Amino acid sequence: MKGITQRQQDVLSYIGEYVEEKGFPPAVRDIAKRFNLASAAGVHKHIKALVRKGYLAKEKYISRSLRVIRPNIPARNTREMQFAELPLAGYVAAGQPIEAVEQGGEYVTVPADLLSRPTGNYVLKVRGDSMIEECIADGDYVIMEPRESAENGEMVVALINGQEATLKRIYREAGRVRLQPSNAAMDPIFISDQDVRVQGIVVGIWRRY
Amino acid sequence: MKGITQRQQDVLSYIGEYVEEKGFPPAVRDIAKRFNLASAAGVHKHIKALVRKGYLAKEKYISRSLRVIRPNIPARNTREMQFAELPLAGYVAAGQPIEAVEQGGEYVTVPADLLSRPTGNYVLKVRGDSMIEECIADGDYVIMEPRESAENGEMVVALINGQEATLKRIYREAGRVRLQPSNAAMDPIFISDQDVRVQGIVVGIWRRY
DNA sequence: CGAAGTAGTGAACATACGTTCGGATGTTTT
DNA sequence: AAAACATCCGAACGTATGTTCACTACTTCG
Repeated sequence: MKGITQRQQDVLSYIGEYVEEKGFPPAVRDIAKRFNLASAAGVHKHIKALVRKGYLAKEKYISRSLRVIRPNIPARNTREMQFAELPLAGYVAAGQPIEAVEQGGEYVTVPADLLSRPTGNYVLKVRGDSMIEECIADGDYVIMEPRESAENGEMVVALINGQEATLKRIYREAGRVRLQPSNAAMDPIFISDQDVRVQGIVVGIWRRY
Repeated sequence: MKGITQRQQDVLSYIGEYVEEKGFPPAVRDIAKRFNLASAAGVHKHIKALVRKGYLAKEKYISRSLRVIRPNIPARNTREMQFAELPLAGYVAAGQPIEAVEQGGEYVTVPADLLSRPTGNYVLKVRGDSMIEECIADGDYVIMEPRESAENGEMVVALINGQEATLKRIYREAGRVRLQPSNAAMDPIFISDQDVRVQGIVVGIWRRY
């Protein structure tokens, strides 16, 4: 392989970044603009050089047909989706702890703006009425963000004694943890620190009538 | 609403295949050629429809800027139409009537299984706490089905005196209508039949944390 | 030194390409 | 039945875009 100039390297990288970010290749003048060049002709030369040297491919006379063949620099991982397929992990008890998160092959699709982050979110279906005063009712779906720990007062799904999943607000107190339902008819659960494991926090809900 | 037409599905698939094979998106006329269409205008309409329905993204006036957002592959156990773009019609008071439904070019995307029917559903953002006992809180979004009338006890958005929209359960009583909040601290509204107009009923809600 | 390669400007050209308009013909929804 | 939509045509407009040309100014290298 022939050598590659610093300038050509920069151009090549930019093309890669552009594709990564925008989803389609840049026009010659887009590249010129990026490097504060007044003329597209110069960029065109760089492109021809890169093609000749085997780093780029393009179709003649076709706009935005650049393809990076041999990137010298690994591209970044910045994709954004507008929709997400989240795994429906199972049921979680809002009343008494009922059953742990289980393994199903089921997926639900949600708008990406309900997510808290690009990956890792999942969905649980709520059983019981313990969070009724916070408007989370039996049958609702909650979107979870996986977490090992939670801030005081956050709404979490916690695994009790390693087997029962429950939806509560969490409060750390002296030597113990309080799992607080939002239902005047229910009592909080007090449990020692090592018997509870936070699985995640609630970042969204939806309901079907 | 938005299911996707067979033709639109074909176009969408082809765009995906084209990108896969060539490494950059097709031009409108490339697509036209593939489907033996004599005019680019038809394809352009399909593209606009796909963008409107949230399957495609593109930059205005920029050639080959198509990006497939949701491939809509009839995969394993996924349903045909999973998403809908609903117009965000405005705010509706859950407490005291605040402001009527109005304009706005805004759209929100919701899972299609929250809809009650293929077309016509729209979205309102809730203000106030009058339905708090039914787990509909300030800031929640409700999905509406347009209706001129409602069954006894249904949750409706009603227009009072032709100008104020409010979210309540509706009950027909002798010679009048009772609009019942779900909040012990609030009183029902009694109003004569001809001063209230049902705009629609609630078919779903969601909330973002 | 002169030849060759890199880097860039500015103008100009031809066409690729997105977009719009008016009209036509169906199908689907209300 | 009317209204709304989906599908397509053909023409036309204007800009986006690739490409070439002529010219300047380095740097590198045999």
